[in-house]
Amino acid sequence: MSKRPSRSSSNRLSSSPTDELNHIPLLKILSNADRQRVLQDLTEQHYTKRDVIFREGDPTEYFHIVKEGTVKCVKSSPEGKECTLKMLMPGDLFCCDAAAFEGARHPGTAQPMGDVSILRMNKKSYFDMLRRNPEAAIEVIKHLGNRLNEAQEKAKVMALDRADQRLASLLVDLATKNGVKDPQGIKLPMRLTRQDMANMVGTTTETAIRIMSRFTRERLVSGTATRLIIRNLAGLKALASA
Amino acid sequence: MSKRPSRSSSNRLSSSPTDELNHIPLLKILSNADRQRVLQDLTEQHYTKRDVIFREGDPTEYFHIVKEGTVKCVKSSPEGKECTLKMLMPGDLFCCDAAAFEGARHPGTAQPMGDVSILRMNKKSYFDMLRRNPEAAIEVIKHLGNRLNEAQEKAKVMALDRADQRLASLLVDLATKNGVKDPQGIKLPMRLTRQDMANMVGTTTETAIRIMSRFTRERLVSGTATRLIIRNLAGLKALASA
DNA sequence: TCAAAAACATGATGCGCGTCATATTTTTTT
DNA sequence: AAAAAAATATGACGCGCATCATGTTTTTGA
Repeated sequence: MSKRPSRSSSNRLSSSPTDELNHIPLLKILSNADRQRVLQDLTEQHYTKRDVIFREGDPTEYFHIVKEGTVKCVKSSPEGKECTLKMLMPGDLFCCDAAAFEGARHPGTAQPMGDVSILRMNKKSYFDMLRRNPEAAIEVIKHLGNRLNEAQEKAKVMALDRADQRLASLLVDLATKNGVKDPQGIKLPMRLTRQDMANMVGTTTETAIRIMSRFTRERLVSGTATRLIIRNLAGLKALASA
Repeated sequence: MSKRPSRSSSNRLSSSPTDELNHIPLLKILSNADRQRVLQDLTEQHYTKRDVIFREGDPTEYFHIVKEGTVKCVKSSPEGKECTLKMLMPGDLFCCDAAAFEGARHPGTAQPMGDVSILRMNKKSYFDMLRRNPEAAIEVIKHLGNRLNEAQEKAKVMALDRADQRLASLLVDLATKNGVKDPQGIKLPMRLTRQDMANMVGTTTETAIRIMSRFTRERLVSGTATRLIIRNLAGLKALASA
């Protein structure tokens, strides 16, 4: 058991938790009857920190939904450098696309940022659901459209901005989309090291540390990985688009 | 008439060209009956070089398909710098996503690289078609999935590679996807200046020129904007992932 | 709780590439 | 065909950030 998931339990979603799943946009749309049917096909998986949900290059077998925790999508280069494309939060879909082709392979690796639970469904069930349910397909189209816009906005930032601006953009994004209120400002709900940030904005760990030190001096942020707080969102926004 | 389309004719697609449209994957899928119906709703638009098909921030009204020519998707920063996200070629769909929301706005500007013709359909007809036709919706999902993968692959390259490697990647991409055979090697079918390339890989015109000069010395490419030829694809590939 | 492993921090040095400047060549427009 | 506008070319200079090195603090896991 060299590098495979060290521990990933699997439970059938037998009984109750129709409610629990109701905050997932894709499932909300379905008719009650169809939702029942879909629940039959969904299974829940649990992963911990050093598991890998799937690896770049693996054949695509499932469609996934994040139920709890944070998952990161990573690509790596031949020389071992890696870049983090996206943090997935509860409710996010992934592999709603690649799985569409026969023999398709995962374009990146999916890795938990801590303990996570994932709902998944095999390709066939997933596409059958979409065929039965055009509104669900349109929901997936919306979701993919959003993801594409995000990716392209990020490409623009990467192309045009300095490292400190890219980092500021990242923090603004995370705070806006995932932040939770805190007496000090806005707290980021996931453990996020400076190396994680570096991988997300295409710079080195050292540079990310230097910039974050500066941000701390300037009272834009405070804290480190386990408790990172955005103290001056407006200031970061100003820097990001300066 | 300051900056609006200087000349864009519009024709109803009345009679024949069912054949002409058959090489567009999305339309190939439809039943004959439904295709007839869709043709009713499609109109053809013509644009020239300095027109703009739509501008960043404009409300989304239509779904588009490139029929002929090349279209570039551009985003620009407050300070006037711009970055080119993607070249769209005949058969490519665009705005198959953003249009999904009420009040959505275009995330970028679409601009012809020369004379182009575009097929378009208003939002409502488009989504009605998808609702009637789940296979078409799945086709759109596949397309968006591909676009997303491309965008993320590009993000990785932007994050990890040097300017010369990014430029090599770009040339490999264009040659592979759109190149046409030529006695000298592979010819790129669109006019592509070094500034265009710079905007696509996030560097300056001067740097793109220097790198292209080097590539020319090294017999990797030859020619300039109006007739650019890839002479050693393998060499470029090697450089791109070095 | 204690040791090992990560994460954070800070300095020195050098290269990649942005910036500005100026000139020539090619393409477009009238 | 001539004039205007773009595109290509090349040099000089300096800043941003990667790299390497070394030390301290925090977190993790047995």
